[in-house]
Amino acid sequence: MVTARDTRTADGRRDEDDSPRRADAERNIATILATALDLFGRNDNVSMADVARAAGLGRVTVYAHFPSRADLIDALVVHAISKAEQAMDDCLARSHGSADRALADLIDSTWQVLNHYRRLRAHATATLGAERLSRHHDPVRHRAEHLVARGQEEGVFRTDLPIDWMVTSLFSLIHTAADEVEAGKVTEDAAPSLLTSTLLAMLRPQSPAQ
Amino acid sequence: MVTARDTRTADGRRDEDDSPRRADAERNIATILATALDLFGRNDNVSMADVARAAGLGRVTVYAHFPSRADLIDALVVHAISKAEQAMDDCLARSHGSADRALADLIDSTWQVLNHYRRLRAHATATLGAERLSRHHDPVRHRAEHLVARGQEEGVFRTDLPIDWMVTSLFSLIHTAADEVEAGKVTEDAAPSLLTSTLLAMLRPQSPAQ
DNA sequence: AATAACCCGAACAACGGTGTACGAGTTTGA
DNA sequence: TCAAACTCGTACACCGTTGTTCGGGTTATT
Repeated sequence: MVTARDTRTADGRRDEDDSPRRADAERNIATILATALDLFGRNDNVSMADVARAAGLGRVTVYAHFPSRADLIDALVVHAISKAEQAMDDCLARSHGSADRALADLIDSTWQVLNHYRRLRAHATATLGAERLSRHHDPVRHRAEHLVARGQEEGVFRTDLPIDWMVTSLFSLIHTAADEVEAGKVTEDAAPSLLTSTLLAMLRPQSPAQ
Repeated sequence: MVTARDTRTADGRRDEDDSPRRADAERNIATILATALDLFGRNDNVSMADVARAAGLGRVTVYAHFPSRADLIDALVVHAISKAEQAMDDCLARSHGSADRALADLIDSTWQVLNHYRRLRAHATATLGAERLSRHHDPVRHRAEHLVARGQEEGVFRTDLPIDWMVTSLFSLIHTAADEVEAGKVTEDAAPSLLTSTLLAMLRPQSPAQ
């Protein structure tokens, strides 16, 4: 639960990055993170030894930087979330027009990123708690919720469903599409249009003849 | 991979149920199955010891009936699938009218059953292969595919998406709803109507103004 | 009542994963 | 160049899970 380099000052306050790491250590941490994200994203049952081997490092070295498995997972989640966050912000910044167009753009440009976050989620919920994970998860959700709310105000999204449920369904289907691509049932190219036409149909205001 | 009671005749042919089990054994097998289905449906990281304890039986007794963990999972999958199959058939038999009404009925009456199948899926894919699982999974899918195809012919479901994807999305959202109920974000009562209004919007023919 | 089927607890071996300790080598940064 | 930082392999202890064995007790079936 504690990072290797985090030490305590006299008054017990936590220092984050006081003594700078050596260059090779920094590099190794990056490779560990990248390798682990890749492994956890593909396989289940990934051990610390697997990560070390795949990263071309010794197992002890991994433990030197991430004292426990939970620490590694936590760092991984933080890393993945920030990447997703950034991808969403980039997209929203250059998004123009109504919310449904923006949503289509968002799906197009971020659904692969969210993909990696998918399997990691299972490991994270297992190792960390579900609550702690969702707290990490929040910023990404908020962006989507905001976009959906904007769409409702613009009248391009339906208002007869709770926003929570709409956003949850949104992410759920994106994850599902990623699974289908991995299973070879949907091609990587076909997925975005499949997703947008499914999701927009789901979120559009419904005709009164229910 | 082999059931406790399955023996081989002289010519090596497999006998399924030749010597009938004693009544208490039959009863215990049933409780093991029910308990395990419940445990695997709720928690992750379920061990054979957990199953035995929850069933009020000795660990060895469990192994007496299911020689390996994989055997138990397999039996569990078969059991769950057959229950889902039966629930769907019951519903489809008394279903009247158009396919979209039938689908709404189907969701109403089977989404809790499919719920149990949800987390079990993760364990099953981990223990068994993904292919073997999907072979077990097929009959349930086929029923849904057939219903969707009927809806397309009747003109109440859209035809611009592959049936595979529509059915996959269907199950995906049902599983998602079950997760939300478990997380306490959606009440058990609200879920069915939430699901039907989401899913029907997703499957309905889309207005040409895309 | 007698036999076979069954359940049980305890104990054991094997395995894999986690986390720690040590000593020796290598790389960096000043 | 030199000390500190870092890496490495090996080895060890610990834990939980799986699967098996054995002997004695309990229950169903005829």
